[in-house]
Amino acid sequence: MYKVGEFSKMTGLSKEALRYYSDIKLLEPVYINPDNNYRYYDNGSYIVAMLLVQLRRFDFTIQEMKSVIEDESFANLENILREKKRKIEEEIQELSSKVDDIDEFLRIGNEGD
Amino acid sequence: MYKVGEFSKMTGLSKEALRYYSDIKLLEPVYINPDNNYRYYDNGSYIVAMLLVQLRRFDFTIQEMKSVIEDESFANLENILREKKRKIEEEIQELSSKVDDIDEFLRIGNEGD
DNA sequence: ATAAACCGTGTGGTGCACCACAGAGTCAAT
DNA sequence: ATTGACTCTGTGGTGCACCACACGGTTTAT
Repeated sequence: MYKVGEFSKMTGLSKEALRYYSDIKLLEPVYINPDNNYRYYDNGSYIVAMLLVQLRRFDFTIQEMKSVIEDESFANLENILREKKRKIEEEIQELSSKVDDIDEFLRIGNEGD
Repeated sequence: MYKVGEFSKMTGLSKEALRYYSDIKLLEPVYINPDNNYRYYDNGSYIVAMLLVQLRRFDFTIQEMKSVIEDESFANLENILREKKRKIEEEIQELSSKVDDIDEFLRIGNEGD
């Protein structure tokens, strides 16, 4: 059983983030001491936390992470990942056409010289 | 001379955005009636507004737009555009590696089947 | 026993570029 | 003169995912 400080170091998630995740029920401690409200995590929490860290890298929103976590079979995870990938690729397209627009803009500017 | 409503329709910039640009001195009206504080724009304002609309499409921040506008020779515009392009290309790289990571994640997930 | 290190809650703030709204004054057309 | 459309200012809110801080209680090591 790990207290929040230790668990924060293990996972790379800040204490504030952990508290936040606890508040919104994204990653709840396995035990809360009713005397002092200290939060305790275990190795199962650690697995989940590692998954969350990955998903965060994939730009998952909190809502998306919740929908993954709440689905115990993880059946949705693959779908959401594919959808996320599609959106990222769309964004890449968007950025690419911005680059083209900038090139065009620069080209026009230099014609006037 | 155009009042804010008409100018808003001409440029596609909302009235609120125009007011904001006026406040922060990014695009100031050419005349303000001291009796009622009505803001008036002209065709020169329109040219500038069109440039701002473009720059906004290129993800310029307000600060960057200000630095472009304040530089009457527009000597900085080209430099900022090139820098902006570089950042967008970096971002594309970042997104591409995220796509790769997702693919990797999916691949590993499917190995377990 | 004491002090350092830890934990809790509640509240406000962050950044960006505006948007929304209330309340009041003003203009344009009839 | 009236009415509807326009304009002004000031203030608060938006979204996202936390971060920072004050204040107080708790634990751990010496």
